[in-house]
Amino acid sequence: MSNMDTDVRPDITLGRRSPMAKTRIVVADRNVITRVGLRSILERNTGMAVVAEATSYEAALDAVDEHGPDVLIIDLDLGDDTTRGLKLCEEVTERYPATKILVLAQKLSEMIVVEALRRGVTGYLCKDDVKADELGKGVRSVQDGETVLGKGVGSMVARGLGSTRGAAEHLTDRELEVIRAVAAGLSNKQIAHQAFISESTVKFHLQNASRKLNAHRRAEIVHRASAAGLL
Amino acid sequence: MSNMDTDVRPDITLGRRSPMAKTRIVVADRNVITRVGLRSILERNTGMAVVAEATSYEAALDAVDEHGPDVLIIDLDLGDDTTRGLKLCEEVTERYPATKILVLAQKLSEMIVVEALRRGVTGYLCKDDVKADELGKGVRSVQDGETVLGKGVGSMVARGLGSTRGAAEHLTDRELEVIRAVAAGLSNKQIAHQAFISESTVKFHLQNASRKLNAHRRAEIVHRASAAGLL
DNA sequence: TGACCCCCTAGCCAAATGGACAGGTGGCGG
DNA sequence: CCGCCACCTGTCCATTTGGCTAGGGGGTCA
Repeated sequence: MSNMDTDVRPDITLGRRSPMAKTRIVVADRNVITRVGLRSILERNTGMAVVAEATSYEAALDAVDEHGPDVLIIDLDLGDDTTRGLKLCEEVTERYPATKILVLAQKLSEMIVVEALRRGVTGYLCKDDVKADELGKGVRSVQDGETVLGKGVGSMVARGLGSTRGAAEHLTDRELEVIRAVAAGLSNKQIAHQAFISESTVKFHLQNASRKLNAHRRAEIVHRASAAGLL
Repeated sequence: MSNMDTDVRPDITLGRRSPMAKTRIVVADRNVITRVGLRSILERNTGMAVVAEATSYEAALDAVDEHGPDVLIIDLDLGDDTTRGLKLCEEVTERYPATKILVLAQKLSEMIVVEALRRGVTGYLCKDDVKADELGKGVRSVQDGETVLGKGVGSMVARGLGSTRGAAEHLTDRELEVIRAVAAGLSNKQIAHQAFISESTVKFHLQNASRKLNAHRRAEIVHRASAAGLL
């Protein structure tokens, strides 16, 4: 069934790139359709081979461990917490600097983009915007060490790195819990009761979350958290 | 005239298809990767053929017009307004009752699910949950007139049809405009100024939107609208 | 041990919001 | 023509919020 995982090619030597060497790619995406589509599109380029697929953060790291690919194509949203995707990028960048990371996001989130680039990601494309031929070109570019930013990503980076300087801190568990309650339409009093804390504390967490997300109203907090895939 | 397209098929009798007849499929999705992946997966089944792909509401309707497929596989979110996807379903159901619709959604939204089923959609799967072999089976099932609901969709329908009885009215342009402004963190005063209306009117629109979305706080409105893909 | 971070709490005040009333206008289709 | 609907406006009041200052307790790590 997963004949894809058995597609290891011992005839390909990695390490140095000769014109003959195939670009070895690992694809990490929870979505089967996307994985199959990516493999199909990428392997139209004769110089590329998808050597493994992963559907979870653990599996992705294992695959990189085992195959030491040239490029890791990943949708950061592999579970319920996008933050783990960012951690994964950090880890891969650190442990396997030769493996370039190309993020393939479902939707654009300024926070995620900026955070990903901070963690050594060298490419960021948006699934809905990317064209078939851009994928192959993108992979080649990141492999060559270039930074590839999809439509609309570039401007985000400019704004993100400029304004939110050094910020983009990530939310704590408690903050996220409160935000989720806010999204459900609860008042501070109700949240306080639900979480067994005082109303003051709820306000405190929301104030901190506001700062971190650069929002000023709870509706905006919910929007940003939602856009970042945190809900 | 259009029923000729279906009645003229002598190889289909009494719901039992001849082994010779291919299931003709139109795929509508803005995402290339998904389209390629779908085609690849579906055509592993020898009895299926993707006869056309579409990336917009207009193109999808045109494709159904031209090919009169057995099944239309569609991601309702083909543009900036999911509502148009619902309209499309309504239109296809009405004009081509022989063409079954299988929705392939990015994320689950109770509102969208319920609305889609009301409009004659016979299948609803979630991209991230569906397995490769379920796709073929799903297509076959909807073609046979069965209703196919993916993981978690069923319970939604039960709740949705039970509670929000007859409701789930759709938001007006103005309401959506106001909601988007709310999501951006603007106050009623700011929104009023931006939209050239009075603060009272902003509150009025929000009250109506609250009722329609079954929310009571602006943060909840934003959350639901966001979950429904309206932002 | 001290620095740092997360978590918790308090009070104050201006502003914003939610919810309810009670209307007026214009377009479109039966 | 009338009804329906989207759209617009107003007032009133209780409640919630945003934003601020000013703390304490407990954990981890250098």
